[in-house]
Amino acid sequence: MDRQNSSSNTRTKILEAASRLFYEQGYHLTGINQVIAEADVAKASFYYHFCSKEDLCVAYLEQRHQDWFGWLREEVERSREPLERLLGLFTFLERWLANSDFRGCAFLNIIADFPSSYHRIRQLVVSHKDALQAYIAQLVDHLGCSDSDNNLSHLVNTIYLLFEGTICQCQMYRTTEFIQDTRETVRKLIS
Amino acid sequence: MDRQNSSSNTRTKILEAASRLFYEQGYHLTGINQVIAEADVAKASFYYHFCSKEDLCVAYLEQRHQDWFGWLREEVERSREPLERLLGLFTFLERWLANSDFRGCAFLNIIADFPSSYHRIRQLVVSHKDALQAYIAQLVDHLGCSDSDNNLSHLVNTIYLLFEGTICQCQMYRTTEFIQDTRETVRKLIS
DNA sequence: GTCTATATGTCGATAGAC
DNA sequence: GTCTATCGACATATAGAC
Repeated sequence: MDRQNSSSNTRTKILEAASRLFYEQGYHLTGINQVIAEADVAKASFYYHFCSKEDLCVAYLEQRHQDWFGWLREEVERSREPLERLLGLFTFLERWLANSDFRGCAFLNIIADFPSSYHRIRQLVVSHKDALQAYIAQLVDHLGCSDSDNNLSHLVNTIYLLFEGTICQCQMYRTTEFIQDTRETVRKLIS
Repeated sequence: MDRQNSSSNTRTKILEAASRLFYEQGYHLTGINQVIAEADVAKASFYYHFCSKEDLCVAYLEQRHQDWFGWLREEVERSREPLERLLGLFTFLERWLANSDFRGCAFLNIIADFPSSYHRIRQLVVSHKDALQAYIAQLVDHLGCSDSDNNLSHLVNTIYLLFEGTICQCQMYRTTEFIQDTRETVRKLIS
């Protein structure tokens, strides 16, 4: 246990610095030199724990997926009422986007930073968004609507698109003021 | 006239190469060396026409704005029927995204490539999206709905979010198969 | 496992010839 | 206006001491 904590301390410092920098500045603008400087480790220590910069990027996205879903669930599941939970998606966006300086979605951002041919990176992004859609579908299911399955899957897709669109909108305009209206739009869609 | 064409030929070649590369690969992954190689000009010729790489980026976004809106209007205004025009927004997305190898929106992508502090770049993106929302508002106005102004502006915003969300979705999943359903969702929103 | 020092390449940008 | 040659800085990655 002690040995594990000790040996992973450097790795953790690197991953934390990289996560912050990749998210705030983008992948290609962030150099390895800056990562190791802010993590306060030596360059060779970095290459001991990660075999390349792209490898670090994969680790960053995997951890980000876990962290972000934790934040999302924490906000949504504050309420036990199904409708409030669904609308909680947008309350989450308000808090998360404002608290992250409107840098938007780490996964959408990373897609823009690589050409389409980087399949390994894009697969991680797709998995993340699959999970998001599945989570929205679960929230919609719990509403107990009497609509047909077909209508429900349309509804899930619509809410998902509004969710993604909101992230982009807030990232560009650097404000969350639009979200109130969007939450009301979703409320109307359901009834 | 001849002199102008001749003197701007190099500039045009550079801008065309840069537009393609910035869009396909992202800004930071694309080096000046690659741009001048594919434009088949000398490096000093590049710095004669543009004072920096960032300056080239601005020229790229300004031309892209003109080009893209031209494509959008051309598709939307094929019909003279107001509802068909509005739905034409999504027909446009189907064709454009598939024809551009699902690289998505040049403006959303460039935002991801720069830290939030690059105000000059972000302002160009905001102007572009303002214009898009104004165009959607115009299409919605022409429907001649009897709704209140407040409801209409909510509708414009909802369609805009669905539009942006669709771009992101198609970029990630590299398919336009979701768009048919989204167009039907918009049709229902109006009636 | 972590360090310093270094290898090798490419970056954005410039000087000066023509 | 376009060219070749080159600058200094920084990129990713590695070697070898401790």
